[in-house]
Amino acid sequence: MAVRLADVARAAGVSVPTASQVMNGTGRVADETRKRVLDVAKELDYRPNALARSVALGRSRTIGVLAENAAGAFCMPVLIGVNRALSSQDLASLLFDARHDPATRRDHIRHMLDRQVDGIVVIGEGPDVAIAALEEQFDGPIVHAFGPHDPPHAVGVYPDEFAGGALAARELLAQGRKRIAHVTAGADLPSVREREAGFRSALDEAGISCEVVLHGEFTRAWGQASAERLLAALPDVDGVFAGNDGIAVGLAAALEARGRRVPADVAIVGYDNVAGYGEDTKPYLTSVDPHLELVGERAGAYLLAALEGDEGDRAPVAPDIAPGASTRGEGDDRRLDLVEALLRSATAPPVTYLPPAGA
Amino acid sequence: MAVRLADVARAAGVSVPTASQVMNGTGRVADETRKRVLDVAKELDYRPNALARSVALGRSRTIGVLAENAAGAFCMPVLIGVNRALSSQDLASLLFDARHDPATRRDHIRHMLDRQVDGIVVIGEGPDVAIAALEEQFDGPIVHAFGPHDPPHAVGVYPDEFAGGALAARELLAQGRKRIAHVTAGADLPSVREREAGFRSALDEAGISCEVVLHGEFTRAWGQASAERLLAALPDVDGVFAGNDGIAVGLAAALEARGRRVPADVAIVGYDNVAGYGEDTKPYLTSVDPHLELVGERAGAYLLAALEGDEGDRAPVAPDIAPGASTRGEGDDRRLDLVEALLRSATAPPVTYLPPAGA
DNA sequence: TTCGGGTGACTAAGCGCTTTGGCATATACT
DNA sequence: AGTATATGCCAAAGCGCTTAGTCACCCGAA
Repeated sequence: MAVRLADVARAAGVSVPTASQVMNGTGRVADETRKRVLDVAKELDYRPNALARSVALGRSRTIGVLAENAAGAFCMPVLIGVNRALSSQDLASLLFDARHDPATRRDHIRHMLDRQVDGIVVIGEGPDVAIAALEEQFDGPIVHAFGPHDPPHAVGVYPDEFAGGALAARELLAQGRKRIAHVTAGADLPSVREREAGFRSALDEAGISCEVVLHGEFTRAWGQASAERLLAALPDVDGVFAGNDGIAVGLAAALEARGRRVPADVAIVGYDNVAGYGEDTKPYLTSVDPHLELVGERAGAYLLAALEGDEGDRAPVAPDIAPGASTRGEGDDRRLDLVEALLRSATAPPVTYLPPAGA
Repeated sequence: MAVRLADVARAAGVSVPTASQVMNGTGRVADETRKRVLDVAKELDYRPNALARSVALGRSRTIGVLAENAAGAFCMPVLIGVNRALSSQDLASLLFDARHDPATRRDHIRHMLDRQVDGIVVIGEGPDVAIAALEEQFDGPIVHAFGPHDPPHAVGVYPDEFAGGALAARELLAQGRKRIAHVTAGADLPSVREREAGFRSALDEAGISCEVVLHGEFTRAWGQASAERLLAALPDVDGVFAGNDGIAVGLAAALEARGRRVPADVAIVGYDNVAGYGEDTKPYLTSVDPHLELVGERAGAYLLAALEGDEGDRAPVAPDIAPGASTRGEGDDRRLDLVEALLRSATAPPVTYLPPAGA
């Protein structure tokens, strides 16, 4: 039913190996013959059998994507980026979702290896032991997208958290804020430490210090709860860098509830820009956008390079600031406007990621 | 390096075909021999070469997933469901993102076919012509998840929009609402018509009619804009079924801005339950949850059945109601509480989908 | 004792492609 | 004319697995 290479060869009056060499551009083939074979191939709409090719070559032209938790907000953009990079080279990706479950993860890793993937992208902060185990079994390239900054074995591709923290600082400084705090998650997380370091560094350059840092977790609940402590520690706070958007929103609500206006009294910068994508032309929250699609694309590109034996680009991905009303609002005190703005960013199509500029 | 079937056969003192038959449970093999081969296989940790197997069998044990727009909020849950169904049978999926672009879609379809996928899942409301074209080139099973209700060729698996509309109606009725309206997108969309039909049908049963229906688009902007018209047409409206969560939130904000309290004065039900997942224990918006992961799982299961030659389950996926404050709130008028509640559901980790009950 | 039937394994062939090595023919040179 | 060198193509072998067909053997029945 499907057209085989043998069909092309026969129709072109050559042997199968010759046709194969033409298709791959290898071997010595007369120009005239080459052209004839190519013409016939096009004529018959020959499509090589990728599976058989893989077996002969020992390469499947497939890479495995192991997501620690595909349902998380950070997986899809990375995945899209990876796929974009791969599709340029006719590679494809198999997605496996570990769902934070060690047994599932183990099964999926086995499955990936059975399918002879040429490379692996790990998305998410899976336990390092899992990666180490993977590395032992798999001898192809492994890229840990978005994972620990210094993976024990695999190569990491991740957003530049330090630069992101610095961006947040500069945003607050640009609005003239001087009494500055940072509300974030636990300092055991590398990303938390990096963001804080970048934040402090940029503030230092301006001769301003971060007076209060509160560590909790990446939830709205913690953002809300932190307000009380924040105001106790720094009553005249006028700028806050929140460790992620959830904290930012929880904090904004709690501050509003306590009579502080955002941004008039307190400017707030979030992180991840998770709600700001898509159709929204007037987002509430100013947020650092880590460009996760780019992280994915870079991870894919790195893998492609590694498969060619080259050394890929390992530079962290530079973030951007996504401006919103929480730092650049008009500062009027009409609460209803705030409610509207908040509502407007409330149920953004959650993962409608913008294509990268120029796409 | 890797263990081949030949290695197992040699170690077990049998020929390769015999070992193959043991592995597949086919042919006639003495129990004693069978056990010996299996023992050796386990001993050597034999992993069959899936690629070679695929070539010999003519089946790749891979299915292609063609997403019309992977970045959309509806893709990931479906994808996760599909993968869950597939992984139970050691199938895997290749993801391709058409990004609404016909050329990209065409390339991806070619690529999928070249890779000999055994079946295809289409996610999203891609143009029917594309599906028709696909069907012409591909003779395996095709499931159109979440697409048109009556695909021209492929089999459709989709959420039960009619039932969803009915659920919304019953939620409003249960709260004693009587002056009821529906704000939704354009009636050219099948899902819009279905939801409306289900909504009206359930209202009719209770002897109540839907007095106003406003058609626009699935955006917060339309939700906001619709408030004016809604109040003009039905000043004493006390219950609204919004076509999706975006409309619901925009409408809620606009109503609040005009002095109507939600839910005290007007109860609002959304659709998609896009923000209600995850950690939030006290969501703002009551919303119909279409259970998209289940749609995906059903699509995957249907494909599995089709590959076995069976007829799969084609019943639409039943939705649920996800209760929130917008219909069941305490109804006090402390605006700050509302702000907090809204904020709390404002930037939920956008696509943290709950695993289905029992998982 | 011989023949039929069942059992358990094997040999051979095939899937569609790639790579290696060798053999003609054509060209260049002494 | 005779040898070296290039050139273009193909036959053979291999990838790892599966399926079809074959054959030797042992049993019980005649």
